[in-house]
Amino acid sequence: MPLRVPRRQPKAMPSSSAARLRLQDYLPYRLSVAANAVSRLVARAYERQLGLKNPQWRLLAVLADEGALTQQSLCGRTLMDKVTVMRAAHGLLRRRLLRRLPNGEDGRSHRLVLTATGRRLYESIVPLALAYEAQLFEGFKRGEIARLDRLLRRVEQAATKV
Amino acid sequence: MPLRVPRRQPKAMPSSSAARLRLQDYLPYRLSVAANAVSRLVARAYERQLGLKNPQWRLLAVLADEGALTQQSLCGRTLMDKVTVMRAAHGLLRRRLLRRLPNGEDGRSHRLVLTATGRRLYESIVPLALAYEAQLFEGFKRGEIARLDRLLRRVEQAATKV
DNA sequence: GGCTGATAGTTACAAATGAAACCAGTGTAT
DNA sequence: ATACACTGGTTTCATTTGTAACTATCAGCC
Repeated sequence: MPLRVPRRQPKAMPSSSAARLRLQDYLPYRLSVAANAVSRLVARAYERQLGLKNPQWRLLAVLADEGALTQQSLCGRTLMDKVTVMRAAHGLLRRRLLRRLPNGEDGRSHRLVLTATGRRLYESIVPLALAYEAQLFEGFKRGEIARLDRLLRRVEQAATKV
Repeated sequence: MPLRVPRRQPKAMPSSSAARLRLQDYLPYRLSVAANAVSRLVARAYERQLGLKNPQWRLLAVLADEGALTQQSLCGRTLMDKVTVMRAAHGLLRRRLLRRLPNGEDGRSHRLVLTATGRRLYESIVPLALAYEAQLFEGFKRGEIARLDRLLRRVEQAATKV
């Protein structure tokens, strides 16, 4: 039975002793780099193939999934700024992928819905999106993907719940 | 023994059937959101407490760890654009946290090194950085952190190696 | 009804970021 | 040596993004 070497820093120091910190192993860094890489890859594809920017794509996805929503609630769903949502919506409106319905309950806001062409466009994207996802996680076991998802949610939680 | 329902899509479709896709479960989205949350949290702290922006902080970390480097090699280490590196370096130079040494081997570039004050500043940050990391991963088991790290690297790999 | 404070959406402005042009200095081949 | 392609670094410009001010509507209260 191998001898257990006592740990220098038993408490909360992931993988470094004293005042040492390697950027390569710093998780906020790793997270940022990975997210950037993925985001660029995917964003490029949408942009080139469909003329959609990331925020626009998010709106489409949520609206396709949940039906008519106000910009406000889109902020909640997509975790984007209201300005970002507004601009994305504007772009989609101009391209007639979206339409505004008056909101009976509140005169300040409108309900945004996909038009028929909007929905068609969206549905043509889905396979592409799934293909990219599949490609990114090629070689991952099912369980690993699920685990990653859960870990990410926990981290996000910890980062926002402060 | 419970009956096994045969799967509709046995191949490469993480959690959706046919043309359905929920943004909430789309991993590129999850990744982006988590990274944003973390990045904002940490960036704010550095900015307020030390007047360092994210790219500057990255340069400091790498230079403290690896000694004198050219901007070019800093690009490689930090995975940032050369323009970004150049601007970050500029800011640090103005604050005298960095110094340029001529590079004997190549007249176009210089070697960047931390000044004494630069190093002191860096060392005063490290505990803060580690504390944030610890806070983000509070409640995580050691193994989970390591796993997250590995998964992130694999995803990044897949995203860039196309 | 007519205040007051909050909220949905918009606009205006500033900061961050990336792509492409640009300017040395390098190195290789002729 | 000179010409040429190339690379490190800088500058310029367009795009993106977020913050703060602004407008219109709403809800509660007198």
